[in-house]
Amino acid sequence: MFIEIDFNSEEAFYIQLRNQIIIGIATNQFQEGDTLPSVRQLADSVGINMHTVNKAYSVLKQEGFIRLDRRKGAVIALDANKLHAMEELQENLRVVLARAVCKGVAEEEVHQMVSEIFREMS
Amino acid sequence: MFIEIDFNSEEAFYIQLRNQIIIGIATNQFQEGDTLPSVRQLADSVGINMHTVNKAYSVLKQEGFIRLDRRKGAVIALDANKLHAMEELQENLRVVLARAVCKGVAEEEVHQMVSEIFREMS
DNA sequence: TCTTTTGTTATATCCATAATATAACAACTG
DNA sequence: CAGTTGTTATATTATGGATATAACAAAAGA
Repeated sequence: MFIEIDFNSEEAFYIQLRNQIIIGIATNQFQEGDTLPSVRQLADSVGINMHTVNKAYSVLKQEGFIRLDRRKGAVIALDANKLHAMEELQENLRVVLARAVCKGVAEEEVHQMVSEIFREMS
Repeated sequence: MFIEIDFNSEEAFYIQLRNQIIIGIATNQFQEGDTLPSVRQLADSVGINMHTVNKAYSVLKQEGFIRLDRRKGAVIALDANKLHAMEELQENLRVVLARAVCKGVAEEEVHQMVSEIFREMS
């Protein structure tokens, strides 16, 4: 899987890493039990500091996407708290969809886009 | 329309204001041509600084949701750049849906939630 | 065993951003 | 004229993002 940093983005580096890894899990490029690169290794390969990668991993652990093993490192391990995920999804969608609606995006267009994204991820 | 600040939220005050106003527009609580409270007035009523409200308004203008009129103040005025809105929507959905998918949320559940949010907003 | 790599923790610094506090000015309102 | 408006400027404080070293215990490989 290719992970890279957009140094011109306004998004924090550790957020970019987190999002890319989450998308990697959703697209099955990372699977349950797979190990992520070591913090030093990933930091080196994308050109940022070790602690920034460490922060991304810490957030991913705190949010229930990986497990930090003393011997194996960062291991993909989902604690699927679906109730919590649904609440988070709803709050996120409320803002994201409101923005789109204001700009004239229709409901059918959103449904189509959702379907397309699921197609990409399956 | 009720605007309020969650002082315990991790979200920046000006982002909270921005999102609530956008949701207000999407739900027709604010309509094209309506004026928002003056920066001093809104700052006073929600208990934050004038400049924080000013920043929220500046962002809303920059993102094409309001127009800043010398005499009327902040006026709801949408420049509906739909192409841009669709691109932004897609990028946002990619991350938001990936998070949900990892936690076991199914495509139908997303479609249902989208429909429900559109029902709330119409 | 020795060496290397690993995760982890602890400081420290630098910079940008968020939020606040005054202040001032031009323009509009009553 | 007095009050309110948007706007701009400056300054301060606090927080968060990113980096730089450094150190240590545990695991892995030779």
